[in-house]
Amino acid sequence: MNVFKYFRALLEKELETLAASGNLPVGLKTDAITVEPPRDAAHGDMATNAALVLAKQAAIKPRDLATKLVPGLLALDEVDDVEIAGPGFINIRLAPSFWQGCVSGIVASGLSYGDSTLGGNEAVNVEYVSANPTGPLHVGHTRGAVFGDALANLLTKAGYRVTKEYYINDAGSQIDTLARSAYLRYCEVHGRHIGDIPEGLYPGDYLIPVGQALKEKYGDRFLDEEEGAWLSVVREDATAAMMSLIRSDLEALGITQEIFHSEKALHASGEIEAAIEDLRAAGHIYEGVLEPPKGKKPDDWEPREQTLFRATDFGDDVDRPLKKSDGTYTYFAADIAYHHDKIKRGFHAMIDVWGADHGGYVKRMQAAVRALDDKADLDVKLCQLVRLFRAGEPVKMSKRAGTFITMRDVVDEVGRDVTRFIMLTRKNDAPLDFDFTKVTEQSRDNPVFYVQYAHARVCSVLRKAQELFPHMDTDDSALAGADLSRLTRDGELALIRHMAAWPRLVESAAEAHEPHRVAFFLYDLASEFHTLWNRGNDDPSDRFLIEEDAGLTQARLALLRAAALVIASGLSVLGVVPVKEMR
RNA sequence: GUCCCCGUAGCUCAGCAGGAUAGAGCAUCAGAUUCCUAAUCUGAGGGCCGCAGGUUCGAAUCCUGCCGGGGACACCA
Repeated sequence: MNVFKYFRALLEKELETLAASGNLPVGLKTDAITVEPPRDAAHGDMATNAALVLAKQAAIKPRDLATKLVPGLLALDEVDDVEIAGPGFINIRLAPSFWQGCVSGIVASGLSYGDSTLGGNEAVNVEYVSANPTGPLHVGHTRGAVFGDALANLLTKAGYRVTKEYYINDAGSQIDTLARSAYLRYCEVHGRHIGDIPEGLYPGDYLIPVGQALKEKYGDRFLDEEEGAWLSVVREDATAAMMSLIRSDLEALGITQEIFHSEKALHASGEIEAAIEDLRAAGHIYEGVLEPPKGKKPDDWEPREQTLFRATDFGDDVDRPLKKSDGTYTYFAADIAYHHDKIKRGFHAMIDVWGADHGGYVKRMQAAVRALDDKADLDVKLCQLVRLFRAGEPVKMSKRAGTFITMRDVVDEVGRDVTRFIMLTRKNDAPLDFDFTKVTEQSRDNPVFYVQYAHARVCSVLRKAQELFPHMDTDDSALAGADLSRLTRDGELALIRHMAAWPRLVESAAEAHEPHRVAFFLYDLASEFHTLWNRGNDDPSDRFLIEEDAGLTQARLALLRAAALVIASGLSVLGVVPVKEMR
């Protein structure tokens, strides 16, 4: 339950009551009303701007309007105190019993705590990674992969029906390059001297096994043959090999996408023509000549009549070509067909996760989606660069020298969970520094550790509790039913308030398509927890396990269990497994 | 030349679809350990939220224009 939504609903009811009794005008617009946690805890547990927002419509001064609302709010069982503050905020202080009840609610819900019905089971398509199948995934892909996957989890938790997809760019000229590179390795495993890999081909060792496999499958059949004899065969096999490499890389990160859609298949099936015909029928296609780009003019610019999509009618800066000079379709045309396909499969909400270097492509794709279906909406999330460091020193990478760092390298060195968490410690559109040394450090500076440590500490206390109280029932149903009125310390209530905000955070992060907020939330929650833990250092009566008071201990264990569940629930959105002890 | 992203403490960054006195971590300084893991915690200093206008009860947040940094700009993918 989102407690803020709950109280907002109660507030609306009160407004209706006041309107019915003639104390307020009827039909006030309440959209702008918010009920949210105040920044300053001194302002109570919840604050609403209702009086400020309604004052003008109701023609009543904000503070006077607030005064009308107070008695009704004060009459609620959950409310302890209400005060009017500043220009007309209403600050609400809730009864401790309300917060205490939250704890048993959390423990009873377990990992599903925070699940929301916000999405109303709406279908959402999340497309991410979609790297060219020409080699293993590198660090840059890792960020997009983790981001997309966490976003999918987040949307699922928020009540959307999510489909995760990968668009295989297997139709372009880079696939020919892949095939030629693999062919070279094929010659090599036949004992031919290939020397240095020529400029323009892929030099990576990962193609050697592909050459080997080609040899095993085809023997020497293609040796000394013209390209025409082997290109399409090798292209097919090499692409398949690369896709299985990529899929196993993704698996190492714990990522599984349901749909892998091939660009090549779009060309073969006639879906591109179909999509373009749809657009043409709607009047969005024409034959025309583009103006040369201002400023930087390409050397080989020549005016040429092309098949163009009227992207400018849908917010783009120029109209976009759908066919190349050789008559084949552009990448954009195929991508239109792909999104056309998504729409036909019933998706109105689509999210694409791209690298920031594709920023220039966003407007045209959104324009195309809008042109295809005015009910469809495409959000594009751009992921900025990952800068690698080791002990503060930048890690030098060179594709030519073959020293680029792959996703596999990162996961092998620091582990899946660390990789995933760290990739979400920045907003997607901000660059991210990834320091191999720092991310495995055990300090507050390292958010993964800090959050995991909090979870491990809870598990440690629960283990200790069983030693100290062998007869105490510490399973979840017992803890949920404990007498929680014993939870009265400030730090305990602060922790509960934080946990109570989890459902709200899930909803707002899901609406904004920003999974990094979950990572920050967990860090703050962990901080709240560690603070409470350390109170016990100053005052033994503040420890969780009080030997002479089993009832109090059980209440505190329920609190800790709730904290661990919220952490685990948040980590599961990030795709990270909570640990029971630190090693 | 056009478009997109960014500009918040010395450094790295949050800031919740406009709210009250702008927050963390690191670094600096001062403290806490007979103890469930001190791998942690407490406190202090540190800010024209790039600049200038606008919108309104109220702006770091929305709009416009500048300045600075990054990225992208017919037919590649």
